[in-house]
Amino acid sequence: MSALSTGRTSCKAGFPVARSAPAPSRRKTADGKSAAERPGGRASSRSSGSVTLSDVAKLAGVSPITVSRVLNRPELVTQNTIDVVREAIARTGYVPNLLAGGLASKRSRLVAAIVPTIASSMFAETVEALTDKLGESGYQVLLGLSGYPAIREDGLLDAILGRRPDGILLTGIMHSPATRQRLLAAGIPVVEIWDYTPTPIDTLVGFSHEKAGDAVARHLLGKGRRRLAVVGADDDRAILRRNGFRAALAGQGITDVPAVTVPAPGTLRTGRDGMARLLDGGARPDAVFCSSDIVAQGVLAEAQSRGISVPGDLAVMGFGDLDFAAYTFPALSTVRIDRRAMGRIAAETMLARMEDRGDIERVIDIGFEVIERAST
Amino acid sequence: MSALSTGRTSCKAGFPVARSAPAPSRRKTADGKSAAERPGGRASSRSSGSVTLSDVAKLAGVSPITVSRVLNRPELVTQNTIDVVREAIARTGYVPNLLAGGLASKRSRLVAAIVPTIASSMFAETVEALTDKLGESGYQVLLGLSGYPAIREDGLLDAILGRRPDGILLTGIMHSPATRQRLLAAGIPVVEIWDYTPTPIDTLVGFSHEKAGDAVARHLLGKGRRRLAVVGADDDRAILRRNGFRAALAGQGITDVPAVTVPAPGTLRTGRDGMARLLDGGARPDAVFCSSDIVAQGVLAEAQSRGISVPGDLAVMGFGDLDFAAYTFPALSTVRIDRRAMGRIAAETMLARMEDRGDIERVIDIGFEVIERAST
DNA sequence: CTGAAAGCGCTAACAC
DNA sequence: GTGTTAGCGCTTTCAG
Repeated sequence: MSALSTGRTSCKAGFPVARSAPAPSRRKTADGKSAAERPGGRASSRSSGSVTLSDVAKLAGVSPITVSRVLNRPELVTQNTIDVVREAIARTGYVPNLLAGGLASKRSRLVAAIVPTIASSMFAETVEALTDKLGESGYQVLLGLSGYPAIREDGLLDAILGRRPDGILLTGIMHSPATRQRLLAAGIPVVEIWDYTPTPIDTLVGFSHEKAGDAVARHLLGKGRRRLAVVGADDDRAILRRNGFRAALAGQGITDVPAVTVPAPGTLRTGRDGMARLLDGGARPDAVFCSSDIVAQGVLAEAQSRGISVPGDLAVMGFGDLDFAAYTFPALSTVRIDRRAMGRIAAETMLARMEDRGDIERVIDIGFEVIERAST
Repeated sequence: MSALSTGRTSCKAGFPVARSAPAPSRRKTADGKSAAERPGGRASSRSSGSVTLSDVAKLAGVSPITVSRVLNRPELVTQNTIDVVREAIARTGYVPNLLAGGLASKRSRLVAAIVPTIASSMFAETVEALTDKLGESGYQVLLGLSGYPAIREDGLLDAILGRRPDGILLTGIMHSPATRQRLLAAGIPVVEIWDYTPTPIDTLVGFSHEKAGDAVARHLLGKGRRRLAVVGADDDRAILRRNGFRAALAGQGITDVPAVTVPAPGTLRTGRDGMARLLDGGARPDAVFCSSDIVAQGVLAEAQSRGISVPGDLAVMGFGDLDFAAYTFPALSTVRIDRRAMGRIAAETMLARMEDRGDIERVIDIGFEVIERAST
């Protein structure tokens, strides 16, 4: 049913590893120890767990609060005290308990990020940029995967809110009333990304999908294309793009825009199948707007298998400008989004809100670019 | 300098949005409210934050511990009490504070996952599967990105250990002595993934990269290839694969195996450049083993641009079996890893360890498959 | 610049 | 079945 298959060298096994004659390794963690000695082992809770602030304080001959200050506000402490305490920290291998710290200070230094998926680099790069940027300021990211559609969002949100994050990042602007309500009640900064509205819950870093659809329509019209069609996933933002696309075409008197919808997230296969359905339905487009580069590749594959010349007979427009697509498909035009910038700016916005700075742009449109590759 | 560029419709702007004449929307969150009313606003700390267990208890007319039991061990409570308490929870919109809970119970219900990156779907899918699976049992994932090379691992680890995760997942088996030490000291389950050793720190779910390299070598030899070469990234696991590859060839008397190394993570561009370097260096391989599908595509591109027929004159072997590659490059063979299974099994292993079950396989080899597509 | 006391919100252990 | 008493490990506030 496809171009794959054939020779495969399989190699599966569960290694019981009840080995008792260890390799001549000098590794301390090599065998020969009982389960109780391993991490997490039942009997491993000797000394009732980890070193505390008081332990360090005792060793350093100061009070616990001084140790706390050395860690969090060293400018309030003498250099000498700092040295002594640092020494004690190093000796004991003390790792501050952020749960306790967060509870006492009401600042968890945790930021939650809810995205549909990280399996495609679409959102993953944004999350990665966010994580990097927030990490520089001592924040960590709690990952929430809402799926397509964001059916799990409400449940996820409760689980996440329970950690008392200092901020929360959401993908998109469509949230259930319950979600909005809880978010408002939580009283923490909210950054919505990957979408646009002048009235976000709190702040927004994204771009308009309608505008993107509109821009693509104009672009294709400008290239002389007139028989436009759509192969798109049924996710909220893809639908917005399609709407913008259609609206722009309608403005030019083009109202017959065949469209097929595939389940989100779109894949090569569904893209290809979608194109097949489009063509089998009698459509003879000279341009197809796809909801992602991946879907576009499927469309491309189907077109090629039917002997349709791309971009000669057919322009294919993707979305996302995924890395691999750029090199590999000179025939594929696309819409470029600076996904890392979105994450970075979202982080900056979140930091500004968390530190309660005043100079905050509540809505930042990072824009997009329509990239034409068909002509090269 | 490539096949990209040309026509771009840019659309960038920062929308200041100091708008005061809101659209005729009925959204409660629309404009017209002061900063203090927004989430996270300075003056927003009315009622000193969120509802607590005691608030709920008061409303329900029971003691705090009873509310706690309803939430965590309902089997110890009368159905009637449960109903009353649930009602009070719903009325108040209570969200349990997991920081406090974690501190008191010494169970954070947090699992940390440290991977080099999630920008490629390589690790992202594993993390996603892990997140899904752990989520079913009420655990959340704290994401740590260690980068290439894992230079940030030690610092990251401290930040992460401070959250007192109930378990930790690490990519690879090569860790600094400090890392190993801290991990052992933490006394929590550790699952190492994406690699293989019979003596993991605690448990392991992965596969042998040497074996993979070995299998690829045998596969290519079996196809009649004799002039083998490598284009690989300088990451630990790619190097292991290369070593396994070379060792297998050496066993067959093939010792001249030209190899070029590119920085990790490999990209299309570096792959292509690497292939160029390989060829410019005088190598005339009839098969190239690449460290990833992405790199392999770059190699493919360079080969094609030089008029080398693939797979006729040259076999190209990737690694990872990324989705898009399967459809798009019938000439590209690869090594398939079930990344989601790895994440799922890692989650199961971790859960088993956290719940201290006895029947645990400490080392699970999930294997791989060499996929031949060149002949189709 | 340093410390003592109190308490963040929850759960473990033991009573009743 | 339910409540009481402590205390998790830290930071806040106020003294000195």
